[in-house]
Amino acid sequence: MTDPLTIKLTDSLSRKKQEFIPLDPNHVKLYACGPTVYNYAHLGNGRMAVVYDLWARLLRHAYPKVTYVSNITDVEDKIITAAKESGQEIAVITEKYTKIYNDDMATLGVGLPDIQPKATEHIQEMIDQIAQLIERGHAYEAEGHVLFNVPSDPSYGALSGRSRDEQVAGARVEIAPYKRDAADFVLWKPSTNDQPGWDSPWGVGRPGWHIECSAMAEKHLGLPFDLHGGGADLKFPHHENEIAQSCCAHGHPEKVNSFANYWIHNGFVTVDGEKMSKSLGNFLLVHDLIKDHKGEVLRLALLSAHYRQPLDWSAQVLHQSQVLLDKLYTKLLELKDVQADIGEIPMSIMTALCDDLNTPLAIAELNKMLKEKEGVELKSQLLAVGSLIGILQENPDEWLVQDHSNIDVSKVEGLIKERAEAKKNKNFARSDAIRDELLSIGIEINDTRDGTTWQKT
RNA sequence: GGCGCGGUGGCAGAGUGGCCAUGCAGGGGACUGCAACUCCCCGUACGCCGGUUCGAUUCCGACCCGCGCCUCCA
Repeated sequence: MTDPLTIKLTDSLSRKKQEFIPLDPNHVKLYACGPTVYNYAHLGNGRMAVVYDLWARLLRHAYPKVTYVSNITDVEDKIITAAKESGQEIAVITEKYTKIYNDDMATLGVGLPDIQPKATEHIQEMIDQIAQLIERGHAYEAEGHVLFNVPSDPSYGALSGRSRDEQVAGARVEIAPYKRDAADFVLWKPSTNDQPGWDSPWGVGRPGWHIECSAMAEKHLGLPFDLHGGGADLKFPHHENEIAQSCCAHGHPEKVNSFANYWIHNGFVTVDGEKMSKSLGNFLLVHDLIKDHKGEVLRLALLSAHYRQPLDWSAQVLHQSQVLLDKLYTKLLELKDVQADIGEIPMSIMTALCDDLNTPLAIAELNKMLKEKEGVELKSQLLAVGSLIGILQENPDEWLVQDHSNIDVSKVEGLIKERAEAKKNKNFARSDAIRDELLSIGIEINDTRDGTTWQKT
């Protein structure tokens, strides 16, 4: 890598696309908020995982060392609810869904982050940070709770563009009486006997949601670090609060990038134009989708829109990804005997990815490349692109092989043989009838110079 | 109400001050006994109204429409 790559990204903090300049070019640090493990991961979780996995891959391509941290939230009130409803221990639930999450993401070609910290293993770090906030006058104890005092942070709202007053005006929930300010949020809350709890200077309790990411990012990456990512919905309040906690804990409330230098946010997945929700019954789980679709098809589909844009999931999106991957694997199969190592990423594709991870453009360039190049050059570049973006990792033979388990192969081949006879005798009426018959049982035939092949439609 | 995002050809989806996105679907052609596969070709898209400009889908302003967040959420 002689020529240093210039990566541009849209920074949510400055609201501008700008050049990424690492704090330390020898060690780039990325943090992305991971899932709360109380259920199967949905497509939105999948998109988040794929997007930041690709950011990590791109950064690794450009810099010698990258540490990518993405957490598992394993203490949260939804988990408590899930435990009560299912009668299972909390740890059983969180371990189960953590494993399923990682397995499902692996199917999407998502590598494990370099570090995957769990909230429950960082309670002490959270307590320490809360204590620091109290010490510096940014947090206070009230009725067993510890709250972050929003008015004590002059920079609060820098990320979301929301002032404290606006937040209060928009509040749709009742304001707890122990809050000094309506905008204050919980750092620590008391636990009853049937809720998970840890000893703390403020009694037995559990952390609020936002503090875990502040504590874990700092522990594993140090402050400040380069990039912090997550879903667009986390911008407020979660990320806003993370900034407040981390900057204030270290006495830099006015320096909003003293926590993370750049912020990146991915857009939502909608399904046929509607937001996924349980009530609409369009809540797509990765765990279900991988039963019917190959992981790479789902991954490519998730990358078919720019990561910051909303992505509308539909049969069409899947179809396009499937068709393209089939084409690519067919090409690789054709080039099976061509000796080629992983080559260079074509400039056009690299440029697209370096421009704020423009995957739709990169895919378009991939299509062009498929047309314009051939032989060793094509194969080596396909392998290079595939290994960077996380596709084409399967054996082409296996990818293209069909599942014939519920087909009467001998019958199909018998008919094809009969058709060949009919064709030889110029009995085209009979041969066409056979073709129609095969089609009616879902078999499509394909005459080639070397005979007739068939496949499921 | 506040904050933010977006409206591109049948669909998906980039991008740009003047020239090609790309893919899927569709149409035409080559090939084929006829098909399929493959290959080639094709469609004058940029929400609406003003403004700046020699020229705007692209810049500026107003308007209309859609979406997200403000409550747990990727």
